[in-house]
Amino acid sequence: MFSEGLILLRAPLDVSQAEGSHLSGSTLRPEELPEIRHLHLFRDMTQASFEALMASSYAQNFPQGLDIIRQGDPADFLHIVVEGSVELFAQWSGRECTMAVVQPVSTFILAASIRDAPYLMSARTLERTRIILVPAADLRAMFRRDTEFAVSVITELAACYRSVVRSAKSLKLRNSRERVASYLLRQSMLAGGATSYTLPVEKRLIASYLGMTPENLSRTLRMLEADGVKMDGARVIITDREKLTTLAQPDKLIDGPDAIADANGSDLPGASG
Amino acid sequence: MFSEGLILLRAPLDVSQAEGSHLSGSTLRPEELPEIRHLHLFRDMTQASFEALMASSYAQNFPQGLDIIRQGDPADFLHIVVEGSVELFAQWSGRECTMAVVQPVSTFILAASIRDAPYLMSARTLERTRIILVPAADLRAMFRRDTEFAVSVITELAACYRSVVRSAKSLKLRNSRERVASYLLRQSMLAGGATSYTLPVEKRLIASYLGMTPENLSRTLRMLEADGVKMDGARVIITDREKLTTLAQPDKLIDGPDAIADANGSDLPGASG
DNA sequence: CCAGGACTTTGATCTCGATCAAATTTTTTC
DNA sequence: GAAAAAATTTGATCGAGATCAAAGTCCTGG
Repeated sequence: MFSEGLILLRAPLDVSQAEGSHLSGSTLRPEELPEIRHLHLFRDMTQASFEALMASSYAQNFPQGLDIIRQGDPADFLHIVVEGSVELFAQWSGRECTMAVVQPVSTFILAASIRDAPYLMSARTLERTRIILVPAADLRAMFRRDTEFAVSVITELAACYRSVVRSAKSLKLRNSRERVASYLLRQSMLAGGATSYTLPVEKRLIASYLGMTPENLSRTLRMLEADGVKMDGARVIITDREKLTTLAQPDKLIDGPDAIADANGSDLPGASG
Repeated sequence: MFSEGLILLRAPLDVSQAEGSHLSGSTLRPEELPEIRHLHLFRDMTQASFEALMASSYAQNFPQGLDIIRQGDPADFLHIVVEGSVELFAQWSGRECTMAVVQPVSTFILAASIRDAPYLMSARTLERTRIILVPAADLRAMFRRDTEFAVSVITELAACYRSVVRSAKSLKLRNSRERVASYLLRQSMLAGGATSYTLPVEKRLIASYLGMTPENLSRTLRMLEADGVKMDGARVIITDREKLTTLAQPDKLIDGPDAIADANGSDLPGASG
């Protein structure tokens, strides 16, 4: 269950770990600035503030399967995924579990970088991934100077907090069948209420995120064929939404719609750090 | 397991539910202002801001066992417990679980009141409890005017977020024996590293917080006698700290010291809302 | 296009923790 | 201070989900 052979990386600054022949701690591409600017976190700050923040930031490209953050390390940067995807996971006593998967364009480990505290979660790339690194010190200086940015940070952190609480509620109040069923419905909603869609990440990650083993997820998905879902590989086909809904009992206070709106770019929500 | 006969209370404003012959939506006592002022959240704001916020706030006294917040209701107030204690719990499909117990002096449901969103958790008094209600609208107006307060809110929310993440990590990575053992050690640290201390809340609440049944907690505590803890009612006696530590494998990134410093007044940490 | 590795599925078995039931202790109430 | 209610403990049993093992499938890199 635990991937071994971890390539250790003290801090993202350690450019030697990044890929490519060109030195990868590089400047941002002009086309990615607007995407970042559109994030809730950066949307309301002044243009000057935004530009200042971006000026002190830089991009890095990482190959697949690279550990980019090790839990316990000092949080020196806010991370923004602009390409690829990142798994946030927690480790303890030789065990590990997936806490979230972050997809473009969204930020992660905001909380740690704001508190100038050690990361609580580790992170690894799931594919070739490009990340913007915003120095935590600049971030902290900025929300003291730009009130609208401070408000955005407050709003974002509150949303992240609520997202983890939702996730904790689901873990504590639902059994695994119910968690799977409601996860499938939630993803359907994210896909615009689609009756058929493809799982956004590997099943092993979904299993770990939902607090179960891959074997158990596999069996549960099979069992759910009696309750209105059919799987075809990574494809989900909802054959009887009403039946599935009866089983999952989706709850606004656990499954959204807030949770969906909040989880901007995060498949397994709650990526504040 | 589920307390029935809930007295429903739409909002804390509904004074009719509060106790006492004197109308309980009353002004604050002078002696409680300094205690509130000392909270991290209010420590750094200007005196003027603090006074303005307190001027629009009011106190209410609740009897034991009263539901003061129902999850899903609009979050109109930040709550501050100044006397007694409050259980935060979550409900779904007829089940419920304890998310935190808040004790004086500390705030709860900060996140919900800031987002102007529905409460994700319910709250009930565990004893006779006095609560200060700070209107959420005033709160939101205030951090736009007082930068230091905004910074405090940011810092507080980040701490709350991290606190829930810690709790989620513990739930997902540890089995129940490990959760109990590390809980006991954490409480010992909160008691200044004491070898003997009294559990701060009832065992059924600890059980629910730790994601297990009271029966299982009882049995686990009994089993732990072989691992360096002895129980005498609600009294914990650590007979072999080393042995217990070996079992619990306490981790800075789950059990503190941050987690302890953060959980100011909250026995089962993570009381942002 | 083939080989190797990772992911997924299926089957068999086991175990941790839940559930049910009842006794006992503690706390509250009248 | 006795009766009642709540909390805790203990015992017996059950079952959801984990673990172990192996086969099958998908993906990837040479």
